[in-house]
Amino acid sequence: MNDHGGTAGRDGAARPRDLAAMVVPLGRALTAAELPVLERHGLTMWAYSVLLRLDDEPVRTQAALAASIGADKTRIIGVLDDLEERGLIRRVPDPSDRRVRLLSLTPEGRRVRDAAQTAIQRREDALLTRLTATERKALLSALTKLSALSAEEIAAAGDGEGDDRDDRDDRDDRDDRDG
Amino acid sequence: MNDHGGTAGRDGAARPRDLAAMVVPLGRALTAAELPVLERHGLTMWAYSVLLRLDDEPVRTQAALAASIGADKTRIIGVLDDLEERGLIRRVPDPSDRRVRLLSLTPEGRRVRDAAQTAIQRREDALLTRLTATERKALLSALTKLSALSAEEIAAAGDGEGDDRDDRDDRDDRDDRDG
DNA sequence: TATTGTTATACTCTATAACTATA
DNA sequence: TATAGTTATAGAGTATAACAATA
Repeated sequence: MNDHGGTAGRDGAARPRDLAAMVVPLGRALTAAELPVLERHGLTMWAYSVLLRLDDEPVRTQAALAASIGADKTRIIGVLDDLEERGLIRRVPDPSDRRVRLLSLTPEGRRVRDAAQTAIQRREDALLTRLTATERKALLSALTKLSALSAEEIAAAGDGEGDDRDDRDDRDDRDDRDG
Repeated sequence: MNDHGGTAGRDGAARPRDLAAMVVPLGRALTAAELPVLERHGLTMWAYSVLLRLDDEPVRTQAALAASIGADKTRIIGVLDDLEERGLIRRVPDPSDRRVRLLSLTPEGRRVRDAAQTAIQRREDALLTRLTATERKALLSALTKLSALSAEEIAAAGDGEGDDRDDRDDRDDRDDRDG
């Protein structure tokens, strides 16, 4: 497996490229390309993430929202302040536990999310034109599957599969196990 | 196109997820999972990027190397210092222009790169087990194609395709064009 | 005068710790 | 006393600007 074409090393046989070495730069390029689009809609990347997540379904606490979009809970407070001020989200204390803020999208928030996402996806669709229909379908289905996995599941992948550790440099590896 | 399964919004029809919204978190998860592996081999992510790039082929200037791995030229100086001290790369002044440093891998550098990459790819292959053989092949070929595009090509995608700008919020967009 | 590499500085982003209010 | 949210502070990472060597 992993028999895709790759660039040749000096050792004769061509080494396939790492998955991460393709995914990460692609993500960076997509982000850079889409940031100006979001800007036109008055959104930062974090704000857009919040709108996408809340449109999926309302969320009960800010910490849960933050975790689900890969942010720190303190990180998104300013974002939520701004989105609330602009009337794009609702942030109401839960009557049953007034420490908790119930988070949801307003109709205006859904409108903005929809407009931004339409523009984003139009760009992405244009990019996907570079692929064949088969590749496109398989790429999206594969990405859907992989991105459905939790970070923990990805971190654990291959942990049982033989030794991860042979061929390594000699150095103390007493505290090696992933947190 | 872009007709992959997605999570339903509140507007009835299911909205497919953005490409970037799947690629970026996947890249983050892969990075997090692979960092401890690299650490065992005494490499940071930047150091590993450098080794991968130099194994591909030697590079003539540090600025070119930095650009090609998506880093700032000042960013990688410390990385190169370290790799050179450890004998993993060569950094020799070009006799024909002594401002330039010719960068290449030492045999030991190739050994370390190879060991690290083997461990990384073993993990990635285990993860790809979650996909069918067809999905796997198509995913890798699609990623290979997309990651062969320059950031500029990705940024330009869809720029001619109708108006990117309809449905946008009203705000001044005089200086909108991408860098 | 322009360019490569380097160093020093400033800035952005993010996380940590301390605080308020609810429970 | 424990938890949700907030604020203030500190840290990591990165880029910008100034500098030295070479062309």
